[in-house]
Amino acid sequence: MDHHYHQHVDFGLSREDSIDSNDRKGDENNNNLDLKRGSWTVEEDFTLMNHIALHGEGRWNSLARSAGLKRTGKSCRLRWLNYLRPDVRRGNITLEEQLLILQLHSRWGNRWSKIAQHLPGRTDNEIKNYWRTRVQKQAKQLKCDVNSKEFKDTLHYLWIPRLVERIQASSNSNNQVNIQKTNENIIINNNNNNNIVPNMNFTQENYSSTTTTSSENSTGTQISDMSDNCYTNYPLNQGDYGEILISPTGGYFQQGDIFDDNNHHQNMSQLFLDDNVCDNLWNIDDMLFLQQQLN
DNA sequence: AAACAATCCAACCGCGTTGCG
DNA sequence: ACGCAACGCGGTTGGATTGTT
Repeated sequence: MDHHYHQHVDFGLSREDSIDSNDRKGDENNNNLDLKRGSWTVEEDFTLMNHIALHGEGRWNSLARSAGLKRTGKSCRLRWLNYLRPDVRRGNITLEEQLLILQLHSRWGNRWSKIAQHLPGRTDNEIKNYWRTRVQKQAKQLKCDVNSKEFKDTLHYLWIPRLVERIQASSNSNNQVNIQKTNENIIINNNNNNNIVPNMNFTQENYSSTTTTSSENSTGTQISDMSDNCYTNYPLNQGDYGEILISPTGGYFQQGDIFDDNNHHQNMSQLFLDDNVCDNLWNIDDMLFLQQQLN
């Protein structure tokens, strides 16, 4: 059984026992004392899925009532969108998805829903959790603020290039992914029909993302609105990311450069020899790779 | 083996936005 | 044009799990 059900407990009043004021106003028929909260049970999931299969989704407050669920509409909506929806994908965020998240976050910031729209099957909640647990953790270990220019530079001149390297290595070994690089673009074509992995086209001017699935009804999306781009737009300049890493051109970063929490320059080679700065985002291969480059 | 700490992530909350009568 | 109900987003919480001492 899925581990999520293991943690089912009756929270009782452990969480603040209040209902969203807006929702309370709009949900006078609910008896708030009867509303359940906390983890969902198998029976509740079944009830919700069955009801949506029969009647469709939407109008969540009345749906919750007519389904006989002692939950807020909000809770039902969240459970459906983040967990029960048939096309939702959870866990095992691929390298390609990591790359896309980093790229889109640098462009849009914490616009989780907007970012999620370009990762088929991924929810904003999962991407947000990924960012907080992996990316912010990395920043913490490097002792810099996740929003600092230093960390953003680290992402774009070290982390992202390494991700691209790993995607390339993967594509060389199993021919699933084809990466084309130009002076302005990185184009990732996923040829594996068994997985839902977005095809990506990173461009300095815009992004496009299309989904390839095993079926023929692939969907396509375009990211073209740059009007709300208030974040640093890192150009994918001067060709190969690997070359940037080995001999940066046009930038002021040297191989292994990073800043400490006092904004003092220090070298990444020291940080990455420190076991404390090892993380699953930087796997063993990454560590060896970096050390090779730094020697 | 036990106690404690760190991490993960599902579920929650508040609030801004949207849609409709 | 207005008010209300519902929706959706981003931030936060806290219990379970995993790691460390």
